[in-house]
Amino acid sequence: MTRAKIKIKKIDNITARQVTFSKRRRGLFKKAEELSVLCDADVGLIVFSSTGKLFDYSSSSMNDIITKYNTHSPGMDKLDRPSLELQLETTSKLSKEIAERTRELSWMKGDDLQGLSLNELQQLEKKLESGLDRVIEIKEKQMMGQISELQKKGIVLEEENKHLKKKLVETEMEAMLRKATMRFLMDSNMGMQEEGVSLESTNNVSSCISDPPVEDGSSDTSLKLGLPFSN
Amino acid sequence: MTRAKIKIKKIDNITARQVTFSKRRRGLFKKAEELSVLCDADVGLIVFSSTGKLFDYSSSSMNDIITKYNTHSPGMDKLDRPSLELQLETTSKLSKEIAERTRELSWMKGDDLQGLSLNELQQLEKKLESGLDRVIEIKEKQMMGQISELQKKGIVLEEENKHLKKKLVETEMEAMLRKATMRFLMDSNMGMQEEGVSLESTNNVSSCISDPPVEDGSSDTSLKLGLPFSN
DNA sequence: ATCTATTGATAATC
DNA sequence: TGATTATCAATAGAT
Repeated sequence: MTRAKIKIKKIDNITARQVTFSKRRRGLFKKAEELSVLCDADVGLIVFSSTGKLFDYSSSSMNDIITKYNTHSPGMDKLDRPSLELQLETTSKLSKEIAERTRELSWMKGDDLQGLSLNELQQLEKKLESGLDRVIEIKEKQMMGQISELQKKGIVLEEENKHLKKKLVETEMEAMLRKATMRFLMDSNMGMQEEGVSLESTNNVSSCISDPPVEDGSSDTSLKLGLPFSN
Repeated sequence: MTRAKIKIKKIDNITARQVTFSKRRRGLFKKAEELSVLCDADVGLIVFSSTGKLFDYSSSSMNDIITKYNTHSPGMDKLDRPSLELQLETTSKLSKEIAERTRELSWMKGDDLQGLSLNELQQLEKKLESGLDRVIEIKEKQMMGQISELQKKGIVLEEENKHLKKKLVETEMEAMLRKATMRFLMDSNMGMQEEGVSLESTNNVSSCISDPPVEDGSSDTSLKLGLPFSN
């Protein structure tokens, strides 16, 4: 290269990449031809640009080169087309393998057992038994896993339930307490006007844990301060 | 080039040609790769030396490139390609099928079950159970067959045995009878000369079934006529 | 193989 | 694209 050494990595700038592609492609093709001429080599070169355009060069016939390539790369070549034969051979081998496995699968499913010897049947039975044992083992492990998971979830849910129930009771209690207190205060107010206090309602307050101190002196100001316990 | 400009024509000197081939081939392949990397191009390069040796480079897969080349190529060249591609496709399909069956076989043997769902495990278990049942069924049928066959053979053999025993007894009887007859005849002869018969020796006839006739001085003809019941 | 004088290829720029 | 040019890369010939 020239002017500057460059790193061999994809050129980001699209225009620059296209320019370089054109230049280098021409250079590459030229060298390909030179090699084929100078050294009596058979050269085939195929290039697809990043945009999908095709450029190719071949010193003889591209088809011949490709055919020779296919002939050459797998294994031995006869004269005509060994690659095709090789493929056919491969195919037949694979087909045989499939047939084998299919047969074994049939056997394991209990089909086509007529031709088997007693010995083969014994072995098959043993294989099936061990397979079945393994399957059952794994299955039960999974079941146990699911069960314990569900149990854990159940415990969590029960806990949550308990908690919610408790909260519900507390909330109800507070509602009752608030009502009772209100009634009591209302009664106190009434008493101021009517001279008469009934203390029955006080008995309803069975659990006044967080009760604020009951101001008895009863000025309006203190009443307002005592009410806010809806927390 | 260097040191001297050269004409692009076949190099006559074989050694020089081979040297140049090595050098330029490496250069060409390097440039091919550089082009593919720098310009994001798909490049396939096939080179046969004059001695027939194959050298190739492809930025991706040579098969893909050749396939794409044939697709782009205007003229049809279905000489070798279609069947080969088809073969490759077939091969991959077959391989997949093999993989599938191998997996199923593994499962039935109880291997690699970790990824299966509980449902799949249930089905597998069912399959194995039914397979096992069938195998056992067939096996027992075969066993029963063998047993009855053996029983039949046994009966036949016993029959034969009985027959043979019977024959043996008969044969012994005949032997005894023959001996006794012989002795009687001999005694008759002796009596003519010596006047006296001892019957003691008759007791010795325990093991003289196939004894050859004891040729005595007496009339050979009559003896031979009396013998023939060894059939 | 290795070296090196030279030519060839090409990156940057216009 | 095309032309120019300063550099770097490739390599012919020799060892």
